[in-house]
Amino acid sequence: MEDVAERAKVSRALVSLVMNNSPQVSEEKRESVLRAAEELGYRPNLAARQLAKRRTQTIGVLVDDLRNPFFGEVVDGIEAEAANHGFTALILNGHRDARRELDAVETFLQFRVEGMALVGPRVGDDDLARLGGTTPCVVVASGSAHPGVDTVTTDGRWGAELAVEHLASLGHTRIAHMDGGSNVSAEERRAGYRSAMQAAGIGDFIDIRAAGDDEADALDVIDELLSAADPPTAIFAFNDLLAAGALNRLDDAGVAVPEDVSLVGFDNTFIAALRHLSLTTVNQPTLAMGRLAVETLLTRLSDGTDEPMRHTLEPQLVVRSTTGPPPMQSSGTASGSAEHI
Amino acid sequence: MEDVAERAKVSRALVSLVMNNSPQVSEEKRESVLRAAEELGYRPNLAARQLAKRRTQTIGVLVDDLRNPFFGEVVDGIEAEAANHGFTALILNGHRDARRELDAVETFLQFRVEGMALVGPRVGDDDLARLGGTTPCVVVASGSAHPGVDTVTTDGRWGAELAVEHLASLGHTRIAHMDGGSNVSAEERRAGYRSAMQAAGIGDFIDIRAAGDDEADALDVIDELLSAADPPTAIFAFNDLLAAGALNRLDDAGVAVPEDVSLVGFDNTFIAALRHLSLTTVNQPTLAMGRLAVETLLTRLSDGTDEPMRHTLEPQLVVRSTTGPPPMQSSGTASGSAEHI
DNA sequence: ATAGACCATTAGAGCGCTCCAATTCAAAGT
DNA sequence: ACTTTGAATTGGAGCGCTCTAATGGTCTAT
Repeated sequence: MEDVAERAKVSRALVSLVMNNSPQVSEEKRESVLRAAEELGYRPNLAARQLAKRRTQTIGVLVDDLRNPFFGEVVDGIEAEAANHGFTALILNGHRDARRELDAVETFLQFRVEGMALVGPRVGDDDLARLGGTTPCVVVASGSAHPGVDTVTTDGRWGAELAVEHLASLGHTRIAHMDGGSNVSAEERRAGYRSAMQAAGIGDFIDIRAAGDDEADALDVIDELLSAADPPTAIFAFNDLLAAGALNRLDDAGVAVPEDVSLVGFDNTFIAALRHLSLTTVNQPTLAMGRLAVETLLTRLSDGTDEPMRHTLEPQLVVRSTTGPPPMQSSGTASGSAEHI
Repeated sequence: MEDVAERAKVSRALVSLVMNNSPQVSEEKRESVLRAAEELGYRPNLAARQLAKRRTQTIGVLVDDLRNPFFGEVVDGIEAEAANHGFTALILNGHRDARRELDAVETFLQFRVEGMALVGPRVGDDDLARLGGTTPCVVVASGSAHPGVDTVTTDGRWGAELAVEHLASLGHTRIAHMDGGSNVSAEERRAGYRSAMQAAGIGDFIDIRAAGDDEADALDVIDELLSAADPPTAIFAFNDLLAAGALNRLDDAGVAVPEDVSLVGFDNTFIAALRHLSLTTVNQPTLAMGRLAVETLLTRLSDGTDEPMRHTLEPQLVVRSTTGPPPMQSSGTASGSAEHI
């Protein structure tokens, strides 16, 4: 910067003004500075700028799992909105592990990010509240109900209800739920499943199995479910990945979907839309969630409210081909008719 | 930091030493500093540290597309290895667009990252070389042959050859290639396709269609292919996503895979492994690529070679159920027999 | 007893920038 | 001619840390 100033025959301060394109610089000087910078390949040092400005214009984005396309979509939304406001999004990966998430948050804090978006975090509510005290922090995930933290969520309870209602209306009674394990969103979806089962008058059949959020997590659970005394005719899975894993295993076992068993996922990732899976699922408006997360953060930054802000978006059932009426009562297992929607 | 020093009754310098856990601090003082820091909730300011240290211990990771699970896997590898060496990985998203990639690189440079890993970049070779001059830079992608830049790649040419040889050995002659468009890896795969076609003595049938690297990019191309005078009996797609899109469209058109048309993808993402797609594809060792990328960067940092380093990994054909022998010569279109592997 | 060696500790300069207050200069007002 | 105004420019302090060289202290060798 020193050099640029010298070369352009101006003071360092003026260079700074040009670099921040302040309006009160004469066209003449501006150009000469820009030229000098160009010639010397000068690039402002972000660390120094941040230090001097006492601002970083950066938000931290903690992603649970980069392999799940759902998160990729949310992050896309966050990045787009952040860029709109001149913010840079710093992406860190939680690797589906609470301890590593905490490390990542620690890194964010050292970076002095102005806000953090935790996308599908696994850290406990207590840690969350503690963090939120220091730096604005928004939890993005369906069905998080964290006290004292801002949240952007798709109504997971409602989403689960949509799924169960759909299955119930097709005539299913034995509907099982493969739940999300330690995933934050798991609880709300579980609750939705429960309430919808009750509402449909089939509360007696409530069957919740601890699974997870990855295809591999589905395998054992499907085996359990199939070998149960009274196997379900429909399964509501925590997310699309889990549902995909279920589909794999059901196929292995020679169980036809949806003829023998109906299956519903969650997230409406592009995987669900693949024709060969054609998974009935519950849509989350990922892009909107991302954008809203950033907006929330910015509001929090300027605003001084204590009230936690909660944005809840509407889920939407997307019916595809993995759901249909249950097999005839008589025929206990495979073979079922093909008359689905 | 001032406050911590005061509280622990030591100098600022000592606090700094403790924070960098220097060995030459007495146990007594170390503890008292740590305690003071804890009590005050002190957290070192990374920007200040970087500025003073003249090092950032950070590498930039530019990802082409966060929705494609392939990239997620590579990034996982990068992050793991970076962490091993005390580096933080800064992830930025290129959004499949060369201009935005350049912006991201600019950001990296301002951050003073010590190295950059460009995962599946789209920027031109000239820009690449220019960047590489400033900051160590490794291109991670299958089949990149960028002059003057370090690369970690899976041999895309070979991978393509494996795919074509497999199809040819099944008896296919009319094998088309849906290529990767502006994706860096496209050219090598194209070349591999060409050479394998020649080698198999079916060079006359070479048919390359510009497609892309996203499911949506497949649609039009499939339509074209199907309505051609002499439609192919096999298609080698640039990547799994494209293949998945192709699968969708073929299904729409009532074309059976692999009975009527065989299909091969690339990347071996988890999508390909889904039982309902069960896509024959070419594996890339993603994790190893990520790790190797970081190693390359670190070598470049310590070493002073001018020679560009090129790591080329072996692709591997993964045969699943989307490939089989071509339909009987006689039956021109749909219906084909079911005798596949 | 004195010099030398060695350890833990500290003062203080400096990293590359921004920003405030101060300065310069030209044009306008009286 | 003089002050007033305002825009363009600059000097310099300071952001929070690290690092070098210097300081004080303790211990061993002579």
